[in-house]
Amino acid sequence: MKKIMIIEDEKALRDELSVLLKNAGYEPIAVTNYDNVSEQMKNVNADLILLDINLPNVNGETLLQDFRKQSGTPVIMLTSRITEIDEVLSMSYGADDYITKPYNPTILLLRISAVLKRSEKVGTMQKYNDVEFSTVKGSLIRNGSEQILTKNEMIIFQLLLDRRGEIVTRDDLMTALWDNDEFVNDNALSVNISRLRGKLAELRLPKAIETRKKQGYVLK
Amino acid sequence: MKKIMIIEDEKALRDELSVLLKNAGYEPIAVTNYDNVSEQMKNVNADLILLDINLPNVNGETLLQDFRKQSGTPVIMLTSRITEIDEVLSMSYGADDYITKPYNPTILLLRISAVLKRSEKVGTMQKYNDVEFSTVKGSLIRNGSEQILTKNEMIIFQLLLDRRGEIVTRDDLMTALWDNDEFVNDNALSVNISRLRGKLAELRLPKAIETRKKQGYVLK
DNA sequence: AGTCAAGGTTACAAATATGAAACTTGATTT
DNA sequence: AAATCAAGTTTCATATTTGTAACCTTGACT
Repeated sequence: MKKIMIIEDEKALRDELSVLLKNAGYEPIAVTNYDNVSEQMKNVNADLILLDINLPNVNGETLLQDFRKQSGTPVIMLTSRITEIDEVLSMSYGADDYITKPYNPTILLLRISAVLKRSEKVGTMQKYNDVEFSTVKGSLIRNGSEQILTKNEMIIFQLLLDRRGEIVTRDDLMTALWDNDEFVNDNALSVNISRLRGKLAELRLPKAIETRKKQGYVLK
Repeated sequence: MKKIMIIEDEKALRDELSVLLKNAGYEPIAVTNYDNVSEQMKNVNADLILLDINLPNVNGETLLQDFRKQSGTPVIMLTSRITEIDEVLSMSYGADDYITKPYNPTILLLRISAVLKRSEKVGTMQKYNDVEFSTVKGSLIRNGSEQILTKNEMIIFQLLLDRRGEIVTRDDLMTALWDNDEFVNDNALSVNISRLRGKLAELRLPKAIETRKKQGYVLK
């Protein structure tokens, strides 16, 4: 269940948001004490933060910018006027989205789900079912066991993951792997696919990459 | 100048959008023939596409899903009713955002700039000033020249980039690079920093990583 | 100037990644 | 059934990556 932190001083709105989010299947966490908002933002470890831009005695800009130095958790700004949005963007607070009050509940929920969906694949950690794919560490992790991928294997897995469930042609993979000018044996791709499959098999996913003869490969 | 493709059958709206975008500093490209929209979307190579969900004789869902197989270019859906938005998302067309008609010009421009900004850092491509950092390809690119980074160099650069401008301790870097249990010579970090610096110097950024003695390193 | 600490650099050996080649498998065509 | 084709696998030589060890540089403090 995704935790969503609500930082909004107007009680009526705060409660309304809490109910709306709870009904939508989220776990709302409403902040009521603004003395140490900054600390709470860092400690709660929420999946998303709804932050009112106008809080009593708190500078929203400084707050978010400060928070951004420590965390990439997505933040949706709650703003009162359209003109305020201009400020948000021009000051490049680091907000991921913004919503103007009074907001339509449907729109709010849609924006939340859009931002959450986006944040899942941002950064260097991606997910393939219960497998973590870290392009920086260059590894796949499942149930604590880790398989180190080589550069080629990463390029292949990334492309297959980007188009998960779809057929990716051998040509597309070749293009992603090698520059057009450098000639490589067409079989080199088979070799690299084979090696990647071997590592997936070690993670008990021997059938993750399916061959579609004459068409390409599919990451199931 | 960013190219924005407009796919909207209502002429008045189309023209209005063109003018608005041109005034905002974009290069609008309006489509008027819908027989081969799909081809045009692929060929124009736009930075962003505004796509009306209801086109005559064209199924917006199929169109976008088909396009998504070939391109990651951001698409903003233009929808008439709020109920339509539900469809857009629930069918997971692959749209990056949506706007309901009639739309407020300010909001439209803000959404466009937000999506464009987002698309720049989406996926595995990150930016350090004018340097592209691709963790999948494992390289830094600047002015067309590319430096391939090794796994260790990527881990170091990623951590420094995440905390850009801040001091990152040698300990933090060591933790990111090696498991606690495996013993590595403390000097190995110096060696790896040195190698990374060498590659940055090749990109004419010899001073990118600054040493703070007794404290750590800073990516300027 | 001399010493020391904190990093930087270079050279090298061991480990790892990679493409090519040869061979295997399994499906489709003739 | 034989031939053909697409793709998988194994083995090998070459290239790259990596940690260590030895040595170098810089700047602070005597």
